[in-house]
Amino acid sequence: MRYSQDHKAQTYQRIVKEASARFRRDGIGATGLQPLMKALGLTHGGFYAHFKSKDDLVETALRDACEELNGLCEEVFARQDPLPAFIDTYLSKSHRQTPEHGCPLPTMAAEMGQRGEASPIADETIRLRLQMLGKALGETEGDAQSIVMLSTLVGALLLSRSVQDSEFSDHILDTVREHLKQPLVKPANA
Amino acid sequence: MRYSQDHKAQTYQRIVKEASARFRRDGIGATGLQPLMKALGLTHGGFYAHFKSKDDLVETALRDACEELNGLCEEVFARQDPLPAFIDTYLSKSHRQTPEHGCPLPTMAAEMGQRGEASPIADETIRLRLQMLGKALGETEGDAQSIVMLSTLVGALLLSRSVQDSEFSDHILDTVREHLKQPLVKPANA
DNA sequence: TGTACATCAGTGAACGCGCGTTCACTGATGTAC
DNA sequence: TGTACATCAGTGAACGCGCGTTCACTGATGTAC
Repeated sequence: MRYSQDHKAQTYQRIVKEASARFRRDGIGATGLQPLMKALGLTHGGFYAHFKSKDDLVETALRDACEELNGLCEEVFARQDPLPAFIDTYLSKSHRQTPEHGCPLPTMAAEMGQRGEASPIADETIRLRLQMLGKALGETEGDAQSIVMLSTLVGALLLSRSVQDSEFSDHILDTVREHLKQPLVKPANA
Repeated sequence: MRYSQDHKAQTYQRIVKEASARFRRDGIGATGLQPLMKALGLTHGGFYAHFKSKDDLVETALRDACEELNGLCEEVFARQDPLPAFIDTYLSKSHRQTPEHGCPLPTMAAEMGQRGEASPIADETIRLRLQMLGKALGETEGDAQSIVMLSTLVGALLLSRSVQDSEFSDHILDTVREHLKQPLVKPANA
């Protein structure tokens, strides 16, 4: 059946959005194309009218997730003092509980590293994040502070998600959040 | 064929060791029992003479990986000033390149979080790590410093492994390593 | 404006494959006599 | 010590299942006349 002019583009976007959410929630390997299409009320065969392969979708969905997040972040980074707000958002219980609408790095970084050589998608995602953080931190020389902060944010969210004990999970988030919101001043020496 | 008395125990250990390596390198979902057994010169059917299920093996292998690492760490933590040595080891290129002999958290934490409720294996792994770090940091009150440090270590290793550009990957490791080795003194205020 | 035709997004059965798991079987060993 | 038997770690075919992918087909729509 042929549909109205932009129907294909709409379906394409629906697939990308659903995939982007599922990849971030369940990971790439654990996300099947059949269930994904079914969730959209479509059959799996139609997938290949839109994408060359699952890998093609992964690439597209990750890029889309990145852009979506940049959109959300711009709002935060437009404020007077963006850093505490960003940290609060990143290490919030809401971000922990809804990975499908959050940063792809905690769930997907491990799988991204094991993908084929030709895909610098992790590099792009990380570099973009560092740029944003660098600006928020007022970093003029190098990117040391933003690299350390991104590592800490990603690690803390990952750990808090992996833990079963919800009090322990909260404790991890709370502790790291409070630590990162302290002013970043380097001591001369101990 | 029936083998010598401790033959079964030896095979059991061989399976655990191989699984512990593969889970840490490839993740749980991407590790098949058939290839695993084949790599040990065994057929896959024999697996169920040793384990109730794949989940059973996962539990056992993770616990084994933890103990193995604690053994390695004890050596490091017996030194005079253990913390810099631990940081150097954790954020070394060797640790980045050989996940199969390293910390399970960067590769497996995401998958551990998605496993059934009854498995507090991630909690145990993390608590144990924090205890060790707490001692090395000379932490007397609370565990804030060790939680932040563990988050940063895990995040940095994860990011450095996910990245394709090897210079960028080195840069992440080097930056975080140098940052963490600075004396941990909290500034009064900015 | 009305009709015939071409398009192609989506359908759904089928492909080979590897997964975790089961199971009847084998045969070298330890044990009992 | 020698023989008959029980054990059970390991074998390998088979189970149903879901995966990514292919493909002949459908039929509502846009287009051409």
